[in-house]
Amino acid sequence: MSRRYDAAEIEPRWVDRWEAEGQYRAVDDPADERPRFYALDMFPYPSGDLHMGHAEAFSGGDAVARYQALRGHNVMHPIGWDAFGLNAENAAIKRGTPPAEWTYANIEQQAASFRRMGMSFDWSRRVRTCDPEYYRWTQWLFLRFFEQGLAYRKGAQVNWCPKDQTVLANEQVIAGACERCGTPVERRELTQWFFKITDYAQRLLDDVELLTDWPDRVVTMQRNWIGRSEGAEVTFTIEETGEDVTVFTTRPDTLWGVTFFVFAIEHPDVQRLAELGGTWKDVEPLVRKAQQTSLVDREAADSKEGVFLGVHAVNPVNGEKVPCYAAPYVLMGYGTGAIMAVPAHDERDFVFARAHDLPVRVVIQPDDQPEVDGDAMTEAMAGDGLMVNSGQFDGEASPASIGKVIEWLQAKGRGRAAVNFRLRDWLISRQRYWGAPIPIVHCPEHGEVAVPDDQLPVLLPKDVDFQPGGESPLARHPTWKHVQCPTCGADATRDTDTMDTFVDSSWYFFRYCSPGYEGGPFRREDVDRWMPANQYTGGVEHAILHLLYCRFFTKALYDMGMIGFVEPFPRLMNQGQVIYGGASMSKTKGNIVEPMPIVERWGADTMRLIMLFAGPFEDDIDWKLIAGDPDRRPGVHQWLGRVFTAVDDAMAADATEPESLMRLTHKTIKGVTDDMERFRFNTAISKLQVLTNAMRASLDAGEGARGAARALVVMLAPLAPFAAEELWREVIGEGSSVHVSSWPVFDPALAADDTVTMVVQVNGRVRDKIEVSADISEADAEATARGSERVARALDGRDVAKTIVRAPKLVNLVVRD
RNA sequence: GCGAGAGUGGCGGAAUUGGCAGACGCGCUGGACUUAGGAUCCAGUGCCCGAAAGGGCGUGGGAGUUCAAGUCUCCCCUCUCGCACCA
Repeated sequence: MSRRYDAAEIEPRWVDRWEAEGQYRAVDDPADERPRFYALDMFPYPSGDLHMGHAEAFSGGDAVARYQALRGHNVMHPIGWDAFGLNAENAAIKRGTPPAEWTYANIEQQAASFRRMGMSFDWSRRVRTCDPEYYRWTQWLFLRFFEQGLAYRKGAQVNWCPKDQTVLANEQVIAGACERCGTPVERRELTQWFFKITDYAQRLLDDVELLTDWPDRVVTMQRNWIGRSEGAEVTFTIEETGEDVTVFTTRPDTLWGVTFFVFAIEHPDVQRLAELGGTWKDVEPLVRKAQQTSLVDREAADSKEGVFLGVHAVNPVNGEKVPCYAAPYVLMGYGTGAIMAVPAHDERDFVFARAHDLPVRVVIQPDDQPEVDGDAMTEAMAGDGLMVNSGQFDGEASPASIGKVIEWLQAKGRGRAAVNFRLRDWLISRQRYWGAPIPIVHCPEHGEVAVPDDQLPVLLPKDVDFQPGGESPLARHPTWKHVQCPTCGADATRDTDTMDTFVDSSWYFFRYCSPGYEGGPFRREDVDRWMPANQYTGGVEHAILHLLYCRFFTKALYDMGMIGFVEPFPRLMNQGQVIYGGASMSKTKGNIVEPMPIVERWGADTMRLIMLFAGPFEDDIDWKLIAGDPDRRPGVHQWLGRVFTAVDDAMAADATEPESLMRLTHKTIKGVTDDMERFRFNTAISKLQVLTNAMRASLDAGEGARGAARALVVMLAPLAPFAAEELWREVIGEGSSVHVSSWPVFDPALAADDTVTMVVQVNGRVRDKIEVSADISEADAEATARGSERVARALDGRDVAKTIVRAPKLVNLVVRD
């Protein structure tokens, strides 16, 4: 009688049928009146087959897409691959095969796995960023940025491996050495391409307000990354040369406490000033050391290190002469690369001052502390207080006085209010092969010349030597870079850098809206129709860079009139990571668990349910804790088996459905709907399990359960799409797919309880639980409570001093002793 | 150091507004059944005392507010994540 649940038989059958029926194609007919829903998942990087992180992310993303379709939306749920990048190139180097071969093989593997998992993707919109028809438009967008002055070249410090003769990303520098050959990494000044994201710093910060459904921590990370600080620019003068040097400070109110001045080691004036001051022989070793230190290690520099330059800076507020130093604790990349040092009120300056025996002068007296002598201090005082030793500002309350000080500086022409951002321009040049070539030609006559749009894409050559060493593969190619200048026809050379893969992934969600479009990267009307995306799902590892770059692109394209909105994803959901034993899975630890073996053994539905039932979607899943014995049948698989027999039995039973089951069904619909809206897949599944158990009990008692069965199957559809489809069409006998049916509707009257368990407390302790009508009056509730024998026993004859009645949930009888 | 978040049974986790702590599932214990299977089904399962009825304790620790605290306030401890010389 009961149907046996056999995922291996059921699932592949539906994969083929769904594909044939084409039910996951987004409908782009303007006549379709259903509201649109763009369910966007972060596209994967094809570095092998799908891993557990993908399984978790896409189980959730697919549940959202399917749920929204059942809710009556015209859903677009596309998929693609972020297919350029270093991994492919490194794999190619290791295997001796071209990066394209490895990449496309992995894409096919992942695509096959996604199909087997039954993901509801609209395959007709697939993108692969390494396809020439995709990177053609990446290049086209680069040229638009170039025209707008948003793409430019300048010198930059990069990590350089002297043996491999190549630039390294920060991630490729391990303990100051090249990850491939172990050679100590140096710093080099190279001319590189940048995107001018700093032009958008303020808007990227302000528009955080529009990100209504982003996790707080991601918003915070973006804010911190942009790093806005308000303060002032103040101009000092070098006494020996009379030249001006400007610093940025957030504390102009401490100007009177400046006792020395510090340049970053890399500051362009350091060598000249040191030579002038006669100290270059002392300064040079420090400069040399800094050059030989990787950018990564540079950040861990000793905060006490530094050398006197032999020159002095004149403080504009009081004309005092203070010594100038060069020290690695001052960063060239922030502010102006030079600082005024106030050791009494800045911790870093304090440490340096003590190490170099420099004076410490208190200029802010904290309200709640006795007067402190600078020489006796053990740490800097950064707090509020009254300005002292500060000329006409003595007695002003800090930090409220900052504005006044700035005004005064401005009047003197020695300073002005200023805002500084931590955000740097985006370095997009990569001296690598496997990326989109930068579509620029360098002409001896005309400089940087854009490749004309009609000559795009600038194709990657196939016959390349991508082994490490020497110049980058494109630069080394014998013929590729030699072209004529598009402007004058003279002999010229192509730019041999490729773009950072984050450029490719900053606009793929626009391309999904206009698949195959040949007139541009996308049609404005398509993008404006589908976007902003209704939901973006992906890993929190992209909290800063990817999401910030996408936001930047969107604003830049808006400014160019190419789209009609400024934020691409107002709703963001981060799934947790899948880890093992508290640590990330990795080959070296040998703790990798893969989803496809689980799919093959227990089915895709079971794999999905394991991920979704393990806990809240945004929490990490520790596989070691949830998995148990790998040969043991997973609990969710057992549940699916019980669902099969329950639905089967329900359809076979003729008896009418009891009211209690109907009520539970409506209550479940209400609760699961709410859970699905909030990504509470784990509690949604738990509620469906409760309903399954109630169906079983009803059927075992000889009563019906058909209504419950139908509702259960539809609600199961987003979470376990194969099992739901099999039950819907083969057991319930519906003619079309459960995935094009509609989400059940609950009757609020039935979803509400008619009876409630009323808790009766004595002195706040539960003494009895009584089943009462949900609309019981306060008086009846109290009377019922007092009528309880258990309550009477607990009262033990004592008088009730106070009664709290919260009908129908609770009565508390308070006895004062 | 700064910022954000979290501590609940043996385990994963439930518990919109303060109102039955531990839903649901795993595991475990006992039993039934058998076509001995990836079984299935039934009962039990926070801790302590007790044969039971019942009672006491219990959400990292300590105070507080309240008739009532996992939930609110203060202090402390631990862990996770992010940033980390940002002037």
